[in-house]
Amino acid sequence: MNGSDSTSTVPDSGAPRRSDATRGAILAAARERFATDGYERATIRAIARDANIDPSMVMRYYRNKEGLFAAAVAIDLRLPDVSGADRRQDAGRILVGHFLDMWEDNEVLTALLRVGVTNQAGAERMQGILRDQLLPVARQVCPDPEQVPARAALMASQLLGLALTRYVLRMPPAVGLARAEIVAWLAPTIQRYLTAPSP
Amino acid sequence: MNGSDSTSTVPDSGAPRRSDATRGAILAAARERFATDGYERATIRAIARDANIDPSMVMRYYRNKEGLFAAAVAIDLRLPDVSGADRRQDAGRILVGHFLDMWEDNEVLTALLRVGVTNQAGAERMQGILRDQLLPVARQVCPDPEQVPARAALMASQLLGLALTRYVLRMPPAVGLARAEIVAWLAPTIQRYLTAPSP
DNA sequence: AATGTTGGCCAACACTTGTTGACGAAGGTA
DNA sequence: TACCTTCGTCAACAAGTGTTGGCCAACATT
Repeated sequence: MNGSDSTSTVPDSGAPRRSDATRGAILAAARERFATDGYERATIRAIARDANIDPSMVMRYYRNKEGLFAAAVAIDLRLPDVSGADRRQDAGRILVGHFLDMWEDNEVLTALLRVGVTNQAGAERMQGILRDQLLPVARQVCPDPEQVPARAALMASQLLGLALTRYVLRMPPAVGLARAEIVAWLAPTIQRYLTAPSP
Repeated sequence: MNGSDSTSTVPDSGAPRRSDATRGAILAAARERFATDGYERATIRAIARDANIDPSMVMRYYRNKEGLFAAAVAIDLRLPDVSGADRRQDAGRILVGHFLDMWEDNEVLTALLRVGVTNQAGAERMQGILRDQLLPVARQVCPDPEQVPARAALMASQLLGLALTRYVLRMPPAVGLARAEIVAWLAPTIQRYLTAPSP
């Protein structure tokens, strides 16, 4: 119920304020609500109730609902480096494994996916992640620079598709897959999208 | 603006009523709104305005918002038969092509995906489609019956992931892919998920 | 022509939403 | 002590939501 998250609750910008605890509680509650309910159904009142404060505090600290979402959902995929010659041929396996780790204990990713589907700002945020984080990884291992965007998009389609069916739609057979199975099946796909000659 | 959809607007149940035109207009408007706005933001008032009728008519004909959604989003993927020995090795190519055809001119699929992400009823509907339509196809080409659900789920993850990045999130590199490119890249993936020995 | 049925609109309901401003309590500083 | 900033609550607003029931015109049936 308190802020022992994986993502730091207290931002390191500015001097520490007396209200940092409240600010953190709001962010934590917001992340949870956005993840489970999506943007529209995650009401400020519900978030405030979860954080045990008054709804007006949310407005004071984050201006409005969009500002709250922007503050609550800050994503760094911490994608590993796969530029080494030995790692380049293992990129698929490494990336799929890392992706699963990220998704398993990070409700922020589910929140962003849910919001991205129904909210324009959320969709643009996801486009930014593809551009700023996934694309550089593709550049590390992809031979032809011109094909990098397409290959990164293909990789995103498979990885996000898995997250969608498994963590959001919770389709039973997708939920039932063991981690090792997912890696074994998806790694060759990602590897091919990144490094195989274009078909 | 009228009901020249791929999915029949007038259901073939019961005698033709004088209000069938209105009913159809409501369904068409609902499909469009659900597709572009998702469940929550697609308000009955907006749908009624699009259909040029009073909001109360929607309630009279479809009981409530959930009933309207259930009536508006009825999906038949019309998946082709791939049980023939010659077609079995082309299943990947056939299915990806068919899937793209379906998505390109069918806003109902986008609607269901948008709603499935934020609405429990929508998510269950998608689970039903996987179970009743995708799974049988996997059964046609998959050797081991016990692996059918897992393989169908893998296929769904890649196909839905493409739809997500291309038609919902509209990530630029995914939108920029040509139809032939998508088929060429994704067909081997689907083919492998369906027929390759489990890794 | 009289009747019952259907299609449609209007006005209102109970409720929830995001958002705002006034006001008091707590804490630091002079 | 007095002052000023910060933190928090309370009550309310304006707008929009799904939903309901009453009323009237058009139609069909007898």
